Amino acid sequence: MFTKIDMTSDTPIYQQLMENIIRGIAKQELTPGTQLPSVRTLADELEVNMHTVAKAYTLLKDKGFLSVHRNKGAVVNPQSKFAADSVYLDDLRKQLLVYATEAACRGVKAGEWISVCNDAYEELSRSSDFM
Amino acid sequence: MFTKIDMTSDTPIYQQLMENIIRGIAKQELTPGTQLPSVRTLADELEVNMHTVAKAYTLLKDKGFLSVHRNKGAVVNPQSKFAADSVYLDDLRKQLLVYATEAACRGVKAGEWISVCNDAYEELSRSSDFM
Amino acid sequence: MFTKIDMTSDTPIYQQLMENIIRGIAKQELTPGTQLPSVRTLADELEVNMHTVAKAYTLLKDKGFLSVHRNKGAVVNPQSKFAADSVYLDDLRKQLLVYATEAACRGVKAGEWISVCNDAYEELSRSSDFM
Amino acid sequence: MFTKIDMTSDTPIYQQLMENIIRGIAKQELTPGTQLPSVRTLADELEVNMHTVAKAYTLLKDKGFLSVHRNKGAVVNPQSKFAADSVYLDDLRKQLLVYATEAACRGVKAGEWISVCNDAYEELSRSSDFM
DNA sequence: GTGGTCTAGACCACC
DNA sequence: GTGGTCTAGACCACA
Repeated sequence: MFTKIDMTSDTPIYQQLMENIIRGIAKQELTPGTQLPSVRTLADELEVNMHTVAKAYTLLKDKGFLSVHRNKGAVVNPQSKFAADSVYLDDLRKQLLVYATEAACRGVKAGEWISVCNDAYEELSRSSDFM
Repeated sequence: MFTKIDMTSDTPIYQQLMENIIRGIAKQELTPGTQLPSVRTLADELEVNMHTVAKAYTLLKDKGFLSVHRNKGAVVNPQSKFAADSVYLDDLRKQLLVYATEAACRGVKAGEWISVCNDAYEELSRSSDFM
Repeated sequence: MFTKIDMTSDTPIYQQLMENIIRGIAKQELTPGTQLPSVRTLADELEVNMHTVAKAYTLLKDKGFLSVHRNKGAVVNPQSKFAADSVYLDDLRKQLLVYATEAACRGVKAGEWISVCNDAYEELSRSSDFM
Repeated sequence: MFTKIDMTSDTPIYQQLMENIIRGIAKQELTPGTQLPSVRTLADELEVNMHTVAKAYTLLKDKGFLSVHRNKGAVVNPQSKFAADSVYLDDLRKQLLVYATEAACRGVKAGEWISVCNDAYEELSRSSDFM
């Protein structure tokens, strides 16, 4: 777990870490109530700096995915805390628009676009019992 | 045209510029053979640095969208030069996976996901005679 | 009573506990002479550390709300012991200034500000027979 | 300007700095469009660390008070960006409730409470032409 | 030159 | 032992 950090990538480490944790939640490997390793422990394990892990945790807390308990570290929130709302869906659509534009530009038709989107969503559920 | 640069955004200017040009091509406002303004001209118009425009042009050239002729500035390529290939589609799916993961995590079901993807694609064709 | 501790909040537990007890006094659920549970008992009930409860009690003693007798636990003081004096009112005004500043900055006019302050005070008396 | 950092205070430096800047906006010493010193410059001036200033700027950006331009540093937003909304007013009332409770508890009557709140708001406009 | 990211090591509040 | 804050110094992307 948590070992997929690519130090050569140009996406920041704290962001990769966020994506990893979100993936964990999506795949239900991290269920609500699950306690995450302390910033120091995880930092050691991943061989990155403490503050980098702390930043990821803090941002995930701000996004509603985690709660940071005083003395017990970070814990996964119940899904109600970060359920999709209209603001999120709007942002999402806006970001997808960028990709859709380039795709259309390259001659990808509506059907193919949907097909790729569908593939991406389904790839998620592979390699896990996530529904 | 070309005036939608948001200096306060945290997406780099050169990237916003790339997205703008790609949108122009997608909407067929920029057709193959169209000559783009010179680096200097566009930089003046947008009130950004010359190097920023140059960087956008170069990256678009690398992606196959433009040809940069030595003394004639940048010209939009025929679509065959940047038609979607399997490499591109793979990359696309990988990038969409990140968004799909967070969406699923937030309780967005497959149907809603497709719906949002579809909306994004259709938003494209609004406000223009594209497609 | 005493059960409103939010472990995920970023206000320290001992402070939440202090606020709870002060609220109890304000609502006259805790009247002068009332004996509070022992440190150990309350800590067990709230599932927090003994030292945390002790800290809250000590700070409330320093503020004049409680008397801590050696072997009899904590007892609520008569109001004369913690009646508002000019020092307290000065501190209060200074703290409110911070909130007033941000409010004014956000365009909240004097009337609205007073209205919110008034609401806060009145909210207090709801849900109890206080005042 | 910006020199009121109290290194002995137990409120974090970045927070004091935030309050200072908000006060500046409230007093209209910092008007929309005003450019703030760069993180390095301000850090030198205040004799604090660069990152501490950066944190204050980032949080103020998140709150809507500032925009951080790529190459020009932080700029004060137009008030529309951070005008009070119902969410803010709710939070405000909740925070004031804590103070109102202790005040009531100490025997401060509604009239005195409002009077103190009023004083705090008016103190703002003293020592400046802010209305 | 600007902010963003990362590292490293220290101290403190909280529990 | 936990996270939060601060310092210090480095590198990089962006402009």
